[in-house]
Amino acid sequence: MSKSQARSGQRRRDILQAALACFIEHGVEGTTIEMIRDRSGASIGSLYHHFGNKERIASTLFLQGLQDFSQALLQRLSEAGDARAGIQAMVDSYIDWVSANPDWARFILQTRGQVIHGEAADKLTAANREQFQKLRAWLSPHVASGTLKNLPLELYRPLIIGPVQDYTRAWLAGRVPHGPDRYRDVFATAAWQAVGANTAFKPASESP
Amino acid sequence: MSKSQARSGQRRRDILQAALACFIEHGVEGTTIEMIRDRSGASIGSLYHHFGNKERIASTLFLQGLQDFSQALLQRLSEAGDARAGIQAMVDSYIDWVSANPDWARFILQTRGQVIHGEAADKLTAANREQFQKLRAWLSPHVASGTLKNLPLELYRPLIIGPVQDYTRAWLAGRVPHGPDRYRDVFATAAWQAVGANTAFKPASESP
DNA sequence: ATGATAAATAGAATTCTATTCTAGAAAATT
DNA sequence: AATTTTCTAGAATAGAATTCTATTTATCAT
Repeated sequence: MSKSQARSGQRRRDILQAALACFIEHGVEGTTIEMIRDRSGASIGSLYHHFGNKERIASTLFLQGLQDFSQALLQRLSEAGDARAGIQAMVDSYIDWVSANPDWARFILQTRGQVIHGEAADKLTAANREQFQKLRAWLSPHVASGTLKNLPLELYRPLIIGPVQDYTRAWLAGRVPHGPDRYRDVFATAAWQAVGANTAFKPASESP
Repeated sequence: MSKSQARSGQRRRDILQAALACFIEHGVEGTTIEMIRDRSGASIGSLYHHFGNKERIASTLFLQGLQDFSQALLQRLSEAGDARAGIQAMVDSYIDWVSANPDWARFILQTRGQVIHGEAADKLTAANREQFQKLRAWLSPHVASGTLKNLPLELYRPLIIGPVQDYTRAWLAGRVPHGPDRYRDVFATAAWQAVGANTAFKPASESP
């Protein structure tokens, strides 16, 4: 189970890579098994041996992407010194990951709707839940210490990631020319304004 | 079957409604023409007479939804007095529309990825562009007058709608219990902080 | 090493769906 | 009323996903 895994693992990876390229180009519905077969060099039998059906190829790509990103995020988060750095780390992780894996990111952002209905829906739910727990674990102390606002937990993610995600979606769809990289600070600052307990009690410059 | 139905386009509407229900329940890929036929009471021939193929049923629902929302948004925006009210109107429009049409909203948020690859991609692009122009028209004077920050145009939408959209997605997917309605002010305030040319601090009540 | 067992590959055969086709009914138009 | 157009219908077809059976390749126990 050691050497064969490397071998079969290669075919598996070839299939996934070919499938991703097809999915990006034609969408999941628009790509046929035949296209994936052509591009990967695998046979029908091999395709079905490894994945069982087309949907499972897609959901594997999807979940692996989520996990890959999630790992990068949590890594950076754990290295962040204070709350402000943590917020910056979240925004940066997002930007760095999508910049490094634009196709994969495009696929994930475009395919969530299909995964939700498929067999892998439960796995997606589990992955979401896990990430939520870990995020919560990071947030809690900062909320307790008063460096982050005390908001309902489900609001942090939207407030922190919402803008950069929406922008990224537009970028990956070709609607805007510049990558999110260019606006790192705008997104991080907005996120911090939204969830940080801004002690910044600015003295009134123009007092009445 | 009744007779005056055809005249009124009732059959068409029945098909769309049945299709939406199926799409929500099983996803677009997961619903068969047969399911839509069953649920709508139309025949195969009738289905294809009205829409040509399954994808066009989906894209019709999608584009009509976008337009319906867009209209509501622009209406409210035109009624907004100042910049702050406009931002609030955008957030409120979003929240009100998805709250009033949760299934439709769910469908749109989940199906964008598929429409992008389909025949209606151009129409989607056109709709996006049109909405962008109108938004720009509203923003410009406020930017010029200094009540809104002067940011690259493509940033306003993500900063204003990003958080509420991400939250809404989570709500429609059943990941959070409360509708976005509950957090209107959080989202509107965050949006305003992000794009408004804020003065030093914000008092609890406004004074002229 | 060697036969036994499992994993992987292959492509033909089958099944399941979307779509097309032909025909007829209902409405609109003349 | 005749004719043209729109709509409805379901059988026939085409195309793609999936299953099946056979074969090859690797792993393991002896």
